[in-house]
Amino acid sequence: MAARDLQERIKKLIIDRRLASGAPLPTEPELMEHLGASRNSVREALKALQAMGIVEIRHGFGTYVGPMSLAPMIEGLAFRTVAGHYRGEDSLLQLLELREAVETGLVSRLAGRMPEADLLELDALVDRMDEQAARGAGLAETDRAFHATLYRGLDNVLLCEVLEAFWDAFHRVRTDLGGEPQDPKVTCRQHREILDAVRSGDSMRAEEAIREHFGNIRARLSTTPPQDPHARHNERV
Amino acid sequence: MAARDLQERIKKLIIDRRLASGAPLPTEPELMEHLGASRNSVREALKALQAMGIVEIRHGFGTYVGPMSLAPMIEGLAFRTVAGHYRGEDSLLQLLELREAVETGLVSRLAGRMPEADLLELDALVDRMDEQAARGAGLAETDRAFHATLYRGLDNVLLCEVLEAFWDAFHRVRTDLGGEPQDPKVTCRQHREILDAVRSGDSMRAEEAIREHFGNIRARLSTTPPQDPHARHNERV
DNA sequence: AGAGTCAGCTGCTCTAACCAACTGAGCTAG
DNA sequence: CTAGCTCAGTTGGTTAGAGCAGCTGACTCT
Repeated sequence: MAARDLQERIKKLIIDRRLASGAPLPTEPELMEHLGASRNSVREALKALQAMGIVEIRHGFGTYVGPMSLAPMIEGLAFRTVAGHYRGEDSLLQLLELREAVETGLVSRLAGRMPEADLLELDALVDRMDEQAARGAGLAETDRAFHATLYRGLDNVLLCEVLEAFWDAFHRVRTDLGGEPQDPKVTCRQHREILDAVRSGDSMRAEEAIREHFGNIRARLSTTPPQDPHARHNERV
Repeated sequence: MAARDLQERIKKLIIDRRLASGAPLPTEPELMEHLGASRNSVREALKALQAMGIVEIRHGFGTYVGPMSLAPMIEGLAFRTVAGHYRGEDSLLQLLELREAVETGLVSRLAGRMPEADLLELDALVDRMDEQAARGAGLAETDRAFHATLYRGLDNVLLCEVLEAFWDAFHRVRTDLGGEPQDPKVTCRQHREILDAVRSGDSMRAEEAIREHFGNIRARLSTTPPQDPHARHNERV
């Protein structure tokens, strides 16, 4: 009964003191006294809050208000997807479809409304993709940056974070599961098409470009049947 | 160093044994032996996993694989929003805009493609809203059901869960913050307009209807300045 | 046969001690 | 005098052992 309360009380403490991300929290002994609980209980509450990204604990240094990022959501989504995958569900496909549904809806909203600066940045990213594809390097990070920059035009930080979280979860699960990598050249071409469509202001074409991009990923996905987790080493779940 | 590992190893255990939601996990003593850690460390790991919704702990009964719902995400989003609000940010507005952006994008996709059964269900929900509005009752739950049923037509369970999570987070924060309630009659009319638009298959009109609905909520929001959290009792953060 | 009780599991909380990472003051060598 | 080291003190990390609290199921008494 006390445990759930402790978490709430620590959260309330953060709210009441208007603590911002990175602000120091009381030390464990101080919290023990303030909350009237044993060290053990305080630590369990902090661990739970840490898992939710509300608190950040640094060994030998102190406890701080966390970055409030969506990292825990990524963690949860990724685990849920991996677990479902190994139990024979098409959870990874669902995650991809989630991204597709949301992104196709959003991209039409920003066709023709992107600031020129962002368009130039996207140009540079696609160029880098080209260069990486030519060298045979992976372009995961560039792909992530492309999608992140694209939706920055919607001017909603939270929205961008959510989309990045979806990207992260999907990417992490796919690499964990040893999915077949994309053909870099095709991926490149598709990103350029998305960018061109958005620049031209043609919503329909932008939607179609996004849909084709995801269709490509989806095709690669369906060729990767569930594997035995024991066969893989050093797995991150 | 062991703590992070413990969580990973317990997750791996779930994956490796193909445990589904609700399946029983080893007891604490068993986990202690299996993982070679003390009771305390095992418990801290379990607490963290519980916070992520991966594990469910029932006092005097046992530990089970969690429902893998997005409840932790709601928790995190809600806290992040409340904390931001009290620190003067327009975090609640951002959350609303996130919902608006995603839902406007999605509603156009299902205009004219909804199964008749879902449309009838939505009819019933709007009727119930009317009835509740007439009695002066709150229609939060019905509103939630309306949005949930609406996007069920997209045939992606994960997507629906995400949207419901956004709804829950927003609703919870707004009630915690004591926001001004909507005018039930207006809300009702707007939901009926959304439904009509979707039924008619007119994507543009559906988008516009959703936008107007959110615009209404937004208007109510901006009249509610941040309050002092100490002034409110029994606050759920 | 049915209701109450108790023994046994389970997780929950506390105390007390020690380990490990980091900081900063003070000391030593150059 | 300064650069670097060392060490004491702080913080979180881990372990151990004891007792509390909720739940189940079998056993007993009516």
